[in-house]
Amino acid sequence: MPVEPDAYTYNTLIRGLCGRGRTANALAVLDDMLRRRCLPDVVTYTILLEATCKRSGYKQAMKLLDEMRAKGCTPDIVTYNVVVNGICQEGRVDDAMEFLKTLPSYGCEPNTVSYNIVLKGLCTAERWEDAEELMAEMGQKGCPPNVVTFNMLISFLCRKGLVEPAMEVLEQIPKYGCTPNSLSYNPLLHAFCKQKKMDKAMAFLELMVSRGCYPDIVSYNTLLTALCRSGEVDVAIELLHQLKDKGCTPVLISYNTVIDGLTKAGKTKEALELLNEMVSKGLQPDIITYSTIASGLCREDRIEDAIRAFGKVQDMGIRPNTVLYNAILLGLCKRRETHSAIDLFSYMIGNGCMPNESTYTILIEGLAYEGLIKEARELLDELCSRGVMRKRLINKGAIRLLD
DNA sequence: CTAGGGTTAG
Repeated sequence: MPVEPDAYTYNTLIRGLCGRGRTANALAVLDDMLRRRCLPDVVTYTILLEATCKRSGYKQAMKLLDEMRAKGCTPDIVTYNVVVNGICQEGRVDDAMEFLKTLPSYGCEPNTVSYNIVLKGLCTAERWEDAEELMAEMGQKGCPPNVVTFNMLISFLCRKGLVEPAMEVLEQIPKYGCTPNSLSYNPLLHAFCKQKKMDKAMAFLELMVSRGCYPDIVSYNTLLTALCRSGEVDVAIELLHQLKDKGCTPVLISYNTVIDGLTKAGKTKEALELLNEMVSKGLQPDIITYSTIASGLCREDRIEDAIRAFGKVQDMGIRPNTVLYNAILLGLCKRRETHSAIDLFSYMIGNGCMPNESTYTILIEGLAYEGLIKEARELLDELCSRGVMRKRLINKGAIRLLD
């Protein structure tokens, strides 16, 4: 006897389609459900509403919301929050707030998530006073801020360089009966690292531990990046290898970070060793790993090895991207193998990889240094007149050759 | 089924 799929099965299918950007197919499945009299539930519609907001905008989603009601399915607060989020993402925060006010007339009350969504919209618009006001209102409206509210504020403030205010928010968290977590601390840790205040970053790490919040892999990746950038690659390697003892497992990003640090410190051999180490630990290198390695090899004039890395990427079924092509193009040009560079450039275009401004800069400079001034000049003028690149990206030495 | 980390290449 054939078994009819139930709503849960359909929802899983629809979720998968929406996740892959195939909203149209997902909507077709909805029609299929209605035809088969397998009634879509509130979850079905909520998933579809989220995808519709992303693909066609919230106005289209509003129509689906009406259709949902017409089919006798009552939206819940999660459904409405998805729509509120859609409105905010189109930059219409005030409309989102108006929409929130209408919810009680549909028998639904906003919750803390609703306010957090609007708060995010206000922070995105840098409407700090409004954000503060809204936060004050939340408690009165029976939707007290939670740790997500505070974490969002901290992250936005840090991104704007407002580290002191962010620090104050962090200190406020316990007063609202909430417990800070790693998402509360990490943006601040990142801010200190960005300011190159490594001692402050380290002290802050101690602070979070002393307060019972253990750094997670994102905290450590932040530190690894900062250590590499401040020329302390050896310390980064040491930390990478101590992560296990600290209850953390290094991930792909951790290795990519340190591999990059090593190549930039001229330690390509150690970078390659680290690549082997990550593979032996069962971590699959990705396009970033190989681009990093390829740039490192090119920097040492080991183009053949870099091209081998390029081949490895293709063997793995990954399409080489612009960054990887640029690394090898630069290597070839530096070695005055401009013709090979142009061959590779044709191959790049043939394989549908879009060049960017760096690509053209590398090629024009390559042509200029090889004495092909006329060709370089023509390519530069052509690209500038088509608005694909700006002249000032060419370095002074090359400009002198061209003038 | 909804909200939170500007963790990695150029």
